[in-house]
Amino acid sequence: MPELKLQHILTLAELFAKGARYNFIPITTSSLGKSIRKSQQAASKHLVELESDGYIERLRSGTQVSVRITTKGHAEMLKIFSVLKSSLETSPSYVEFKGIIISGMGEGAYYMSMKGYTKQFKSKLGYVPFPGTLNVKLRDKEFIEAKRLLDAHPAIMINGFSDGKRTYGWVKCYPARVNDNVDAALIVLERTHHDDSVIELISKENIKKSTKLSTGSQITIRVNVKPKPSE
Amino acid sequence: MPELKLQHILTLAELFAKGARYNFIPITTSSLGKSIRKSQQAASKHLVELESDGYIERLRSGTQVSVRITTKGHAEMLKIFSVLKSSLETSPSYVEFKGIIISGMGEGAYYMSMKGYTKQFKSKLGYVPFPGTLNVKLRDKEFIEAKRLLDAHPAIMINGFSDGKRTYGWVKCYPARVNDNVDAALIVLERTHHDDSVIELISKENIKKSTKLSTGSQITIRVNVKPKPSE
DNA sequence: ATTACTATCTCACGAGTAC
DNA sequence: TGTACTCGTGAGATAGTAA
Repeated sequence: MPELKLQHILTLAELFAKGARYNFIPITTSSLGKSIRKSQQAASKHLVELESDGYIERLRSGTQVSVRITTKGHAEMLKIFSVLKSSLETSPSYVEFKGIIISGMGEGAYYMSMKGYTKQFKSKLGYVPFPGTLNVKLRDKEFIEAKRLLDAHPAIMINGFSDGKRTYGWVKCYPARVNDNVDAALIVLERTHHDDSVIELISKENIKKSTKLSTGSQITIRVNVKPKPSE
Repeated sequence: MPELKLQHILTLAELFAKGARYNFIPITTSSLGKSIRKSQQAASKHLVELESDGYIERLRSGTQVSVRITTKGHAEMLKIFSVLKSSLETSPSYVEFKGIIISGMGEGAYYMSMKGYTKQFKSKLGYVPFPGTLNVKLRDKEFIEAKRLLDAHPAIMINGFSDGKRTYGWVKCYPARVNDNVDAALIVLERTHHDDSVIELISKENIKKSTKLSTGSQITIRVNVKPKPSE
């Protein structure tokens, strides 16, 4: 744990940015105050405290004051930096769903087996899914919430089509992994007959068979998301 | 500039470390309090504030509370991270000396030209220095202070020797660059006849000639130091 | 112009506690 | 067990000002 006071982080960072690591850099407390968006008095206090804590050294030449960061100050910044770095890096980049299988593989087979869909599955997913979809009832609110997150992330888009009699809606596919074992795709249908608490999966394989699971079994689905969501 | 309150940084980092970026992670305020070395009440308040500022989302399932970091929260952490990163990276890794030339190249020539030294210069520096040393009177206290910094950094060591009559002290060499132009070495002598405010330089070339400077001229010397001083 | 003291204010924190 | 309120304390900020 860093012992550097949190309030001093930006001040020290500013001194680093000004090049004060190995050389004494002349600085005024009012300019420093502006940089850290605090008052001149606050900047002055920060310097006094940073010095008495051994994070910086100060040198006065008449009216001029120069500041240099000590090895201890540098080490402390690196410590905080690495704490943040590892927090951000450790962060897994997938959305997880947990629930129970609520249906056999038969339902949805009709729609998903239509040529208008299968042609696109073949070219965009690389395979024609096993006939039918696997429906999973999500266990908790948090997993229902997680579905919203997917909207913000890129999906493989299967376009809707018409066969002359009626139209069929689009299907969004999110490549996923079932029980850390079987590759599949979580699908979001433009027109679904399920409520929010159910997700549907397709796969090249028969998921129930591959995972040796049956209706009522606990199941975990992971959908990878981009590690860089914005910036 | 980050708008996230500094006090919340470690709390958010802890949530990241717990994997709360894309999934709701169950957490108690008392365990969170321990992690950030604050009280349960403080942790609770942090969560309330982080939520109302839009950095996290919370979900209650009865007694259980789960937390997820929002895109805004992630972006804010990345912002702070990059501020620290660039401060640390921008930091130049050299020690700078400024002063004026106070002597010709003749002095010191006798000692530095002795075979006991020149042989080592040749093998350890790669050249036999131009006869004599260039003496520079440092302009300010800060540069005299900077000499102390060098002690903590690795030098090329030229060992002392004896010619039977007397002994000659060691010489520490720090590769340096004069006026961003001429390669040289700042030397620290075991036995010097100069006071603290003077540094001595040797070079393959005649520095005054190469830099077209003379006694009284302003001169800048840079000595590179390792970018990673500790950890 | 500086730095940094004193006084004052705000708000972050922890204690106690309701739910 | 939990969370999160109120309240008292003190750290950290600013304003005013001395040197």
